[in-house]
Amino acid sequence: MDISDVLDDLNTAQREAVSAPPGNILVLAGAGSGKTRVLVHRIAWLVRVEQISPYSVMAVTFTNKAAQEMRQRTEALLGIPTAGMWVGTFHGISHRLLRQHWQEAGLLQTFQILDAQDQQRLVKRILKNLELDETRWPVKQAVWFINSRKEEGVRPQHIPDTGDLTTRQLVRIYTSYEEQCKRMGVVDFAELLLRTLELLRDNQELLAHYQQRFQHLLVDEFQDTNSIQYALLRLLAGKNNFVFAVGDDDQSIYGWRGARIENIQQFSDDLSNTQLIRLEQNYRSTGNILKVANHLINNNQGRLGKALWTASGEGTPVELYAAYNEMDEARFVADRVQQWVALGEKRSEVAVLYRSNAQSRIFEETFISMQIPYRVYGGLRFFERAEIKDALAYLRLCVNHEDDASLERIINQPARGIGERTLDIVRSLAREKDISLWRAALDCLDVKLFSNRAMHSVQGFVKLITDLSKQMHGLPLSEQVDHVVQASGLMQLHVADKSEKAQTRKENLEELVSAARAFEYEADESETLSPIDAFLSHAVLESGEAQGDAWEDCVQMMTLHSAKGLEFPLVFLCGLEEGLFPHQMSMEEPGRLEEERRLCYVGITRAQQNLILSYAENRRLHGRENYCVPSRFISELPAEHLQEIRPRAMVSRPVVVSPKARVPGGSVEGIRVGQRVSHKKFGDGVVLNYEGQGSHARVQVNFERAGSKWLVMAYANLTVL
DNA sequence: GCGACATTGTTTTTT
DNA sequence: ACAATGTCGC
Repeated sequence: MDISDVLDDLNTAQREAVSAPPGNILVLAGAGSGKTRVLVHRIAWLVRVEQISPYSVMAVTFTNKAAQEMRQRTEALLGIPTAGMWVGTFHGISHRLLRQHWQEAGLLQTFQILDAQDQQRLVKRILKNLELDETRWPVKQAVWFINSRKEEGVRPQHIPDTGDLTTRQLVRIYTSYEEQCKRMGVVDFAELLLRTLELLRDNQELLAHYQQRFQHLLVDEFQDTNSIQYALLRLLAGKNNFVFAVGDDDQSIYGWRGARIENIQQFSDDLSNTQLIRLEQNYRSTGNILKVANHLINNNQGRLGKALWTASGEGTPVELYAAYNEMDEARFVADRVQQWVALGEKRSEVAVLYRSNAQSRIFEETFISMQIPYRVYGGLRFFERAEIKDALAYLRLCVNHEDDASLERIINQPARGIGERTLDIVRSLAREKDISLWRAALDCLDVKLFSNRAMHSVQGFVKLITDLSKQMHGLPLSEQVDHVVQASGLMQLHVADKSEKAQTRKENLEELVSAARAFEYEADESETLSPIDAFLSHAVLESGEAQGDAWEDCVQMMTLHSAKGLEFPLVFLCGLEEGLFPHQMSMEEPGRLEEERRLCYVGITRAQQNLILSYAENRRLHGRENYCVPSRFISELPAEHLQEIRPRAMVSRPVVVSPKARVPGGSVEGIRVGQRVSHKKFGDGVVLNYEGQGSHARVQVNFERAGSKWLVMAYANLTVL
């Protein structure tokens, strides 16, 4: 048999991983070492050489995008369709299992999925119901509590009552949340995984069936798995199946949302006959870039250890620019982008990376003014837009009247005269009788609990939903969506409004209908689920790209997190300042600081040919001018591989006041930007800027308590600290 | 019930 | 600074 295309073009380590005899294998794949390639070729090896049926293979990733890529590349390599193969995200695969075994899992056949937004709204509602003060019980904290318990596999009844009042209260919230979800027939993201784990754990027959079916489990980005995902994997693996996990402990950047880097370290303890293979040859970056990356990541403790190397040359040195402020930083980047383009290179080969989204703004402004096309990644996805969520809420309510979350969302959208007052009457009846809002609304109408006006409005709403539900019956999916969008008045609402935003919303609603039509087209005949239920789940589970395929030749702008997995010939890594990167919130704990360092490592290793680092000495943040200290990560880089770029002469460098400027009574000698000074009234601060000479000299000081102020040197009477 | 002001918090993001 | 909530008055 010809297996040349399965093993050709692989290096020794890659080949070793791909052709390893069936067993539990952990591949430590450094950045740019051909991780996805190894996974795809491994599947091909199993099918072609080991003669494993594609139906016995399950491949799991974290994002839909990665799953799609794996599917495509596998198909291309194997030359057979992979439709019967289980390739997907942990959530997607769990969803599929729950749909198939909804009864055993204790769900409604038509259960729907709650996204993060909906979940937060629901918890908020519950806090109100329980009459808890939102300042003492912040919604976010309650959501975090619920999600992290679920990620640990802990149900409310598992939490012991230690008498701690805070815990007791949170458990109350968690319990109520679960009841509501059950009544409404919805599950959140964490629930998809936990419910699947429980389903298989508590159902020996089912477990045996799937253990028999999936002999090979392949996992991508293994360092990002959380406890439940890892448990699910081990459960499916059982004693007889094989796990092939690919990951990189140095690229674990999602600890804050439950990813457990420990899973990598535990792999060999938890599974039998494990083999560890390292992929250290990097095919992406130049030698200089790799040296800088290796040097930085060496500052982390407890790594599994890995040193990337490349067979290609040193390349150009990594550069470091010390900007005067964030405007200067952005202008510098824009200038260099134009130089790059002037050399005949593409803008789309350039990435501007930053720690937090707020930083994109100044770059956007600068790029606009210099007419450089750009594209910002991240932000609201298609199915998360308000108008889309409104339309989906109508559909969900029509399909399932018990869906309170959806009812709350659209009962007065578009406005039909049902306000808080009216809604409160419905809510209290629902709570009292423990029924859904929909039924409560019907009951309220029956016993005439509303004022005349409200009565009329609610009747109108009830009729609208009842009619829509009836009319939808038997229509093809896209027509159902179209009809609901029209008849609900949502479309009219935006058509009537001539503003640009409303026009976009209108177009988005039209796009939703197109999406439904496309979905209809590829709908699986074997699905037992109705098209509309399938479409609604699809919308939540695959919320789509944030920005459409506006693929001109654009500079790519994104956070470091969203850059993972991508590569660019020219990379700018910006805002390397203490407090910003590493972020203030992560500087205290050593563990979190190490994650920031890994994030920096991820950023550096995105670069193929050129890497330019930058920081600003001053930065306006939350409306405050701040004097910034360069990031500790800069000092952790090898100086001999860094080339500092001298700022232009115009930009303020530390100013030393000449002896002439000395003012009686004020000790001004040595005042320069960044100098700490003290003022009688304003207290301590840092010099931000300086202008003028002699008695006209003015100095800008950022006081810790009083904020930023311009002071005349002659009167300020500053003391140098 | 709706629009106008005030208050608040501000890392990262997928599913 | 600024956006996204929440509160208040009509």
